[in-house]
Amino acid sequence: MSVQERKERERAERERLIVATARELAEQQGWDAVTTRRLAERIEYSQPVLYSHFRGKREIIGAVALEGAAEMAAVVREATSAAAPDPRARVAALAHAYLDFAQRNPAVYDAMFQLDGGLAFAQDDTPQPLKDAFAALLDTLGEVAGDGVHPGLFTEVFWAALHGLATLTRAGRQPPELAEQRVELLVNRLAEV
Amino acid sequence: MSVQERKERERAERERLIVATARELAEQQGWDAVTTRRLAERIEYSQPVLYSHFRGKREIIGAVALEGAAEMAAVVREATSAAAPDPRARVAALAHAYLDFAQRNPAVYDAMFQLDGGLAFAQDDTPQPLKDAFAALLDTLGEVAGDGVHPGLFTEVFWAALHGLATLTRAGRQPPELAEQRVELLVNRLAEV
DNA sequence: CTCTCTTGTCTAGCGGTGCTAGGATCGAAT
DNA sequence: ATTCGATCCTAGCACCGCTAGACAAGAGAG
Repeated sequence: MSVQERKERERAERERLIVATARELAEQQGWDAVTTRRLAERIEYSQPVLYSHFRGKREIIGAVALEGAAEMAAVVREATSAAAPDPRARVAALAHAYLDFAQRNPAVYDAMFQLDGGLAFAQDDTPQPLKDAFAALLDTLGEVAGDGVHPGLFTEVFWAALHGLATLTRAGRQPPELAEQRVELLVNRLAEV
Repeated sequence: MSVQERKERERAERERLIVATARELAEQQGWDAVTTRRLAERIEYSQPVLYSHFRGKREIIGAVALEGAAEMAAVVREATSAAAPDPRARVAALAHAYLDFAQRNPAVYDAMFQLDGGLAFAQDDTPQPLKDAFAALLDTLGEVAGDGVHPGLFTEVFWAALHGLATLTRAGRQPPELAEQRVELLVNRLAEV
């Protein structure tokens, strides 16, 4: 059975290669440039090979999104734990970590929240990395929801605000110079002691 | 010169038809379904006619976005003026009007803020309708920015939060049931007196 | 009223997209 | 050594945004 195992390993390795290459290409030239042909060429296989791993381009985007969600959760947890134990500082650190991640990995961020990766959100069958990313936000934000406010609901609102800032800034809808002040204002107003 | 005038009128009329049809098609079946072929067929002209009015599909999206911006500005102004003179009620009305517009005109909203319509934002050469839409938000939100907070900056933050709620809810990233409570929380926290 | 000549529109086509059918090849098992 | 199944590639489909060039209709000149 060793032969079969080796094949499965190689297959898994190639799948990782596809996802990593798609991500790399997307970050370099944008998702529009991630065509099945170009992607196939970069991994040095023919197009149909992609379809033996993923149903289609959408699923590849979804795979990148999941990878990104795991990373974002880690980044957020790292930043907030470094700012312990002050809840307010933790929230500020979370906001910065989130926006920083979005800015440094725009293509991944798009895969997660702008594009259709065929993923289920906020449901029972939501993939674990997505649930975990939300949980990472909840851990810190739940502390400052304020009296009588549901932590999950507060997290959703705070997250939405961050998402708005991230997307509008990057799309040139808001001038980037004052980004820092906007974050500060947001944290000051939304976080309750 | 009457002949020329008539031609110009007909041309302008056809341009309106193109924009209206693109918008209609986008609302019915999504922007992906708005192809130059389908659009041409619907207006009962051939494809190249589109390119005698617009540089390309991007400009058509931009035209829909401008139309939407003008409408949104009107809707927001209408809603806030009806809630005068209480500033807090005006803000709540604004938030609801904004989100309502986004939900009822998803394709137009996408044209304005999600897709690339080739428009300049937050710059000197930003088209008037966009500036005016922002001004409509500023008029009401500036009142509740709070002491020492720049009204424009506050408006940007509030807007970003609304934008986040609008997009995340519609894309299924947040459960729609509690949308109302999220808005309420947002208004309560961000608006100062 | 006829003849240009401009103006406007259409047909046809280019290079690209996501995706797939069917044939060739390679390697494991007999 | 030979079979046979898994694996991969070539070739192609229908569609995309966009454009060159043929063609027809109508305004203006004589």
